[in-house]
Amino acid sequence: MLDMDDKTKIFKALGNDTRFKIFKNIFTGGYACSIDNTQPKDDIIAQATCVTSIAEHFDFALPTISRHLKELKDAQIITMTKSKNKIYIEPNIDTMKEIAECFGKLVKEYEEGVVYQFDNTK
Amino acid sequence: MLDMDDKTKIFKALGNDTRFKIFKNIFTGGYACSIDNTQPKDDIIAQATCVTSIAEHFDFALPTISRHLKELKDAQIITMTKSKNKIYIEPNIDTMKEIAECFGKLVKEYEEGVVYQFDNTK
DNA sequence: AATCAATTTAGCTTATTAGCTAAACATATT
DNA sequence: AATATGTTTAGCTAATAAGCTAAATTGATT
Repeated sequence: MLDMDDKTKIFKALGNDTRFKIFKNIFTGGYACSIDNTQPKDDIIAQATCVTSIAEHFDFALPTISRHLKELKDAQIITMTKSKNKIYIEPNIDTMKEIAECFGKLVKEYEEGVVYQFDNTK
Repeated sequence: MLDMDDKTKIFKALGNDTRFKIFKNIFTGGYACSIDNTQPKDDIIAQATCVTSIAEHFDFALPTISRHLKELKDAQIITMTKSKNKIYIEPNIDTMKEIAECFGKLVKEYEEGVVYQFDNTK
């Protein structure tokens, strides 16, 4: 269950050009991982990719992309799973589900004229 | 139709503690406007409120809240309508609808294994 | 054990953001 | 016309964020 701070962190993470692009492409499978074909894919979905292969798509230095990915991970937007010396990056669909629900409920209850609690933990 | 820049701006606006609280309360009707009872309510929905009455709920100076509200307005999250010398602030439900759809689609198409275009204008 | 590949950490600079106070502006009321 | 109310603008400071390079770390390969 995401509380208000979690949500703020998620929006902050998505509120940056570079991170939003990374996010978008991870979720849409826009990246290929150069190692996908040579590694067993058990437990790793098709979109799984690694830091270097994402960084290749940007004009920023690798450490910069690494820090952006950390922020997306800390916001629970993606997961990063170490396997050997590479890190598999995957969308965290549970978080997206919860955010989708929040906005969906917000709209629905607004239209019904119900007072909506966007965050009912506070 | 919100493009990628619009979306980034929306997330950036919501990715700040103070603004997220303002947003939440505007959408949930958490503020009362001190002038609601003395002004005709034509064309103004129940949640409509004004800058001063929002600022009263925060420990920040009025100009600070004013600037946050401007940012929410610029991100199309709220509308600000001047009527006499007061400004009526209302949720922009169309924007929320579109964001809700984005996340809803993201989740749905992800689960169906379809490659999802979060932003198909780029 | 030396090297290579993938990633993070440290330390720095520059740009942006969030807060403030004081002053200005706009409209209403007396 | 003077005052009061609601809001924004200007100009400042301090904190945060985004980028960089260089170095460190981890694990795989030779």
